[in-house]
Amino acid sequence: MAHGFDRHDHRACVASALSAAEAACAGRGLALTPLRRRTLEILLESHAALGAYDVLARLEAEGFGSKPPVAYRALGFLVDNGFAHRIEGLSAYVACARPGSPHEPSFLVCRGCRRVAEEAIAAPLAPEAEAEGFAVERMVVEAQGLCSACRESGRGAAPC
Amino acid sequence: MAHGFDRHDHRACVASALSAAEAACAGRGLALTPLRRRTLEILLESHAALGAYDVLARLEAEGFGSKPPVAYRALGFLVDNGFAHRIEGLSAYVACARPGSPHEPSFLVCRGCRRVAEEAIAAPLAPEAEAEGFAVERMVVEAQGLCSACRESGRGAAPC
DNA sequence: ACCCCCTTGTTATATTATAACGCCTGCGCT
DNA sequence: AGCGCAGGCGTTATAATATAACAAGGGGGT
Repeated sequence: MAHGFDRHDHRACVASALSAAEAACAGRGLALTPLRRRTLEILLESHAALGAYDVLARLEAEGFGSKPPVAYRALGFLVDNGFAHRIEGLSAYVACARPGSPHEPSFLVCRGCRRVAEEAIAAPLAPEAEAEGFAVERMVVEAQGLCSACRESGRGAAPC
Repeated sequence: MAHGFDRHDHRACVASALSAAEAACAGRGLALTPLRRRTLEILLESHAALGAYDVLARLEAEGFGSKPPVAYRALGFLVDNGFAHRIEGLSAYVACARPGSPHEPSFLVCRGCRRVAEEAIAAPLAPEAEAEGFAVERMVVEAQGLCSACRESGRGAAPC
């Protein structure tokens, strides 16, 4: 099980993600530029999903460009290369919790705090896809709900 | 297996979805107003996902209001009550293929023609969620790819 | 008659995302 | 050195998706 909602050594988390990204870029001839690296660091600060415009605001405050394409391109690079993932249910982005190892990610997504736990599960739907002659290119698996911290703190107002 | 990409009697498809919606509304005290009913009919015309603004354009052409909330509210009603589903990966909406029976839907979503096949699979992630104390409220399971018709017709340009 | 809830409509604005172009740099080539 | 090219970053402008907030009307209950 990947962490996300549990307490853990987050510094190690950040360090290993960054060094995995560096290694992957070096190995594949990709440029981990200051902008891209900083974007990844921003995502890595927490396990919460950030909107592209949240990331953009951070980048702008640090002297990078201020227009949407700056953030979208950096995020696109990270997502395309597996260093980050897009959470469709939130239209937001989160750092990859398993950098380096190729994987079909799936997520527990808290609607209270937007934190995300990344899990590795066997791909569902494969037999159905095959029966239909459908070529799967990407799986989106997101469980939306409330993490235990949010339920306890009343964030997201439990259903009556 | 639900249809979606295969040939089938679509007229029966539409009729059964509409009568299931009528029955569910009658049973639950919901109002299937002309706007809501027409919105469902528009979604039912094909198994392709439609954007809210596509639906809005159709509604407006038929004399309904022309502003986004008109479409978003009708779609919200249909989605809330299980008569339609939102496809997160497309930011679009599709009629439910299994109206009446409660289900956690999952989808094969073609990026060539936007058609959607709705499948019923066992919820993944349940054990992981439990281990984290995470309360799942909704599962999003979408396999994105190309249907056989699109692959054969070259739509979506096969990977080189 | 009156009230209340629900539905539909509006105006206005927020949020998310991409197209298209220019500049600069680093790199390979001659 | 000089040239050309590709990639990255920045811009302007606009597209696409979504919601907040308020007004008007209808229909049922008392």
